[in-house]
Amino acid sequence: MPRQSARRRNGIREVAAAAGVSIGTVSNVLNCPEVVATSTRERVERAMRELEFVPNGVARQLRDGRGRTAGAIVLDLANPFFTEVARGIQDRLAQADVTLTVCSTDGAPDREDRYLQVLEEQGVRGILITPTRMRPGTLLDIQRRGVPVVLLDCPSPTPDLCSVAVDDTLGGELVITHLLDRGHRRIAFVNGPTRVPQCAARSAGVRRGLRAAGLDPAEHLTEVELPSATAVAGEQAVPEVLAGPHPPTAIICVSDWVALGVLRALGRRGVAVPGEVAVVGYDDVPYAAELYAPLTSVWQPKYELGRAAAELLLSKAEAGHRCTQVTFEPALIVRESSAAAIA
Amino acid sequence: MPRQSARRRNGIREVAAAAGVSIGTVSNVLNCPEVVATSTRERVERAMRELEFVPNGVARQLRDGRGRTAGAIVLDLANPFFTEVARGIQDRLAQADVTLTVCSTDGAPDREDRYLQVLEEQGVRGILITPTRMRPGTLLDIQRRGVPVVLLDCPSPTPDLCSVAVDDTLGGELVITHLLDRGHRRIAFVNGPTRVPQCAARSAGVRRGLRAAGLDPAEHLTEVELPSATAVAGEQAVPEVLAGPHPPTAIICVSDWVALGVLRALGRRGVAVPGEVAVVGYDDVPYAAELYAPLTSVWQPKYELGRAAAELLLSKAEAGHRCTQVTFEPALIVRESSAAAIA
DNA sequence: ATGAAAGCGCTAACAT
DNA sequence: ATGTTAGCGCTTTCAT
Repeated sequence: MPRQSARRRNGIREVAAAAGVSIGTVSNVLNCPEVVATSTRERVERAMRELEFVPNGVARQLRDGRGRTAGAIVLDLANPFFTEVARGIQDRLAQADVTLTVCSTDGAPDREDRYLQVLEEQGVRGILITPTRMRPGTLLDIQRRGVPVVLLDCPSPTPDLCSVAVDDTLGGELVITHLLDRGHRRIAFVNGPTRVPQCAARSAGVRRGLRAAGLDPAEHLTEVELPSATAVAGEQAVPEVLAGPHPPTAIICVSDWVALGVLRALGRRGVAVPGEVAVVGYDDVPYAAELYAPLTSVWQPKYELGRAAAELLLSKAEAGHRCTQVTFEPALIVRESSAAAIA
Repeated sequence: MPRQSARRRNGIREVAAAAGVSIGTVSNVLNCPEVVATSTRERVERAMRELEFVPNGVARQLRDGRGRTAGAIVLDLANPFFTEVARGIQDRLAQADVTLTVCSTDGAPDREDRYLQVLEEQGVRGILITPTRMRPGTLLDIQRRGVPVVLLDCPSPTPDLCSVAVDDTLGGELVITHLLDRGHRRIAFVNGPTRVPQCAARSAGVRRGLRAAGLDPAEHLTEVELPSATAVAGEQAVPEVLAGPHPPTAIICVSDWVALGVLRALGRRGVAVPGEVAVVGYDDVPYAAELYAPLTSVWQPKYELGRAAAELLLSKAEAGHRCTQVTFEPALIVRESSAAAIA
């Protein structure tokens, strides 16, 4: 057992020497074994085992350019929504033997920029991104330089970018229409940064639904903008939401993740849901139905969203320039947190 | 609109030519700008901008060996527990400008092996791993070849591996002791694969607690082993758990993630929690307190666990061989799902 | 079937 | 202060 802690890793060079062949032959054993004579091949393979040879993926990538890693830039990996999307991505990529580097921006544009830069430098196979703002310039630049970019959970504002999205405007409209149906007329919307495309689209959908019902958003809707769409932020927003002489009878949350925080704060203050206030979330995360107030929410095909995005990334890396925009449909799932009609 | 899709990326070579300097100078501008004359530097920087120069991280890594990516191999990224751990890791790594590649094994040893191989080939800066089984051999090999390995949420069975863990045996004991206190004597344990260290340790703790109370585990405990510790698996296990002439009065779940599935199935079958059966989880995930049956659970310092692991990884990569084993203490949080004593 | 040699883009030592 | 050059480990022609 050779004690060799700090020894440099063995490369094909050492393997070649040990097997008494040239490095070219070792390379062939690695990449096209069928072209090497059986006896030679076995000798080389034995040498590899003995020297604990581990191929250097970095050198390989430098040679032929193609990375074996893709990057995903999301808003918040701790949000159960993204977590499920990430599983969809991972599973599809794994089939192509590609691993996934995940980065959370928390909605901050400067962190987004830094991650984009790092990933491009790292030579990733492609980038999946839920952007923190609508500014495709940087993304188009990156793509022009040869790194496929796919917008994740966000419709592309240009035909030159692939995207996989769910119709958020429709989702917002489904929610508000449901609440209006149930008689609500003073409604709060706890939103994330409106700079973030999803947040903007859901807000737009809510307003569209209001106007479609002949109601003035300015009169019936109060929107609160969180610094980032997290449970903690949602929790902290509740006092503000409930303040004033005419508190809302319903609260729409931009995500179930935010809704969780809202429900927590509501519970702590002893505000009954849905008795005193109705609550609606968005995403239909796994625990939505098991909460003390089973949460009305907008379902989205999360896992499929991830798979589809990975699919596009992979096919784009292969085939070249085809740009596809995929859109899924959301669906409202009514549960007790908002089921009852009010006076 | 320059149509130049497939153009090769510009490297320091092109920049040098455009700025009329040598590639060495360009490299200096990149790595020690202060050594370059101001006017030259500005000329080079302008050329970089004009040519949209993006440094090639792969080439750089090949040169000096150090990767800018770390790998984390976890059981299931969709489990909210890991998700929070992952955020802790990411945040610490980001300070050192290192990104994180996340891999989910779903508890399958063969997937673990493949990911280990891929990460090592990729030249990662280090590997954080929640192993699917207790077999440190492979990990020690990898570490000997120069890649730091840190066990994540798992105590090291050898002094040669760094680890960050929470005392799972104690956690299991806290849970069972609490239930015995409340009068429970027929208890089910819905566990994950016992091959997985955490699952084994929690089970051991439960049994230890039973024996400490002078009770025979064989008589009072029924353990069900899930193929993997997920909500769906937990949901499917409920019929089996409830079968037989003497169903349990309490169900311990190996994680809140599993508990969620169990609660869902229980709710669907109309079994009241905690009325007919008490339920205890493990991890104290964010939604635990807001469930329809606020869930008794074992709290763990998830985010800190991740940070500490990343810290070790980073310091090991720098300093060399110091091996540290960090252990955190769990804490039982009693909520309604198991608060009441039974007849 | 196998070997020799030219880079991939960059850094760092050394030379000027 | 700037230029020159030798690799990092591998794949891939092109010879033999």
